[in-house]
Amino acid sequence: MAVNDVECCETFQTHEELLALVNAGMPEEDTLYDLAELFKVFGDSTRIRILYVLFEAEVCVCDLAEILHMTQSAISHQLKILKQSRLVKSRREGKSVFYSLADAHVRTIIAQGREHIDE
Amino acid sequence: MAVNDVECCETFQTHEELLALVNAGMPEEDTLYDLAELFKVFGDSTRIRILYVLFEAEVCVCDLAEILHMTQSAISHQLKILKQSRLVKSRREGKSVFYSLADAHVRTIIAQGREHIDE
DNA sequence: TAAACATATGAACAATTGCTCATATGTTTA
DNA sequence: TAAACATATGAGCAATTGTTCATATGTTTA
Repeated sequence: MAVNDVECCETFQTHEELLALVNAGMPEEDTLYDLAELFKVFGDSTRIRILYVLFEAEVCVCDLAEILHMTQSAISHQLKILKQSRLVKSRREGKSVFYSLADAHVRTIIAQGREHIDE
Repeated sequence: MAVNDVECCETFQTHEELLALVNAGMPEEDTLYDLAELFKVFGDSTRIRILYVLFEAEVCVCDLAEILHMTQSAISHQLKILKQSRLVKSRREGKSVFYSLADAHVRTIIAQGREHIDE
């Protein structure tokens, strides 16, 4: 049974028309998954706070932990997630590892989020 | 013991300087929470798919369920979450309820997300 | 008013997630 | 080389989350 043979409220004269529009704009399955995974990373206030610190400077793990009043382990786990999403990058300098923002989208995305909640 | 009396790697000559910068830019606790809550909403591929459908048209619940091959209940639960975040709005017309995008930030945020994962 | 249709919602369950604790890895220094 | 320091990571646990199922609410129509 095709998707457009429907029993439901049948709002559109042509479901085919809507389906064509939707299918044209809908990203691939993989892209949808990646998008959701990306936003999940922003969906935790600890990671948001880490990003806000990195807005100001390149910071090492122990400083991040201290600034945010959290354990080194907790911060390290979250940095791993941020790095896997390519939102931050790291650089080792002696015993310390310094983290910084990986690209400009981070700022834009968070700025848009703030605009939304502030309106 | 003050936050800036630290035992840790002491990268910054003046932790105070960094702390001042961070504190200046860091949003309120409530804002951080709201931001994370907002991005959590984007962090699910079903909700992303719903938003992509609404990019094209105002659509009723049963059509959304059909287009996305999901149950009416599942869609309805997700629409509630999207509505609570003021990402979509609804309008009743007879037995049907039509949903549409609530504001322009939705498009911008998703567009920035796609740019990030495509790069 | 009763039946049919469209949507909303609460409970329950499996799956995911963020933190802690213990410990491993990597680097410097005595 | 051994000890100290900085970071990373795996296991475990409580909390959160997305779906299903059953059912309630709201609207139209026979």
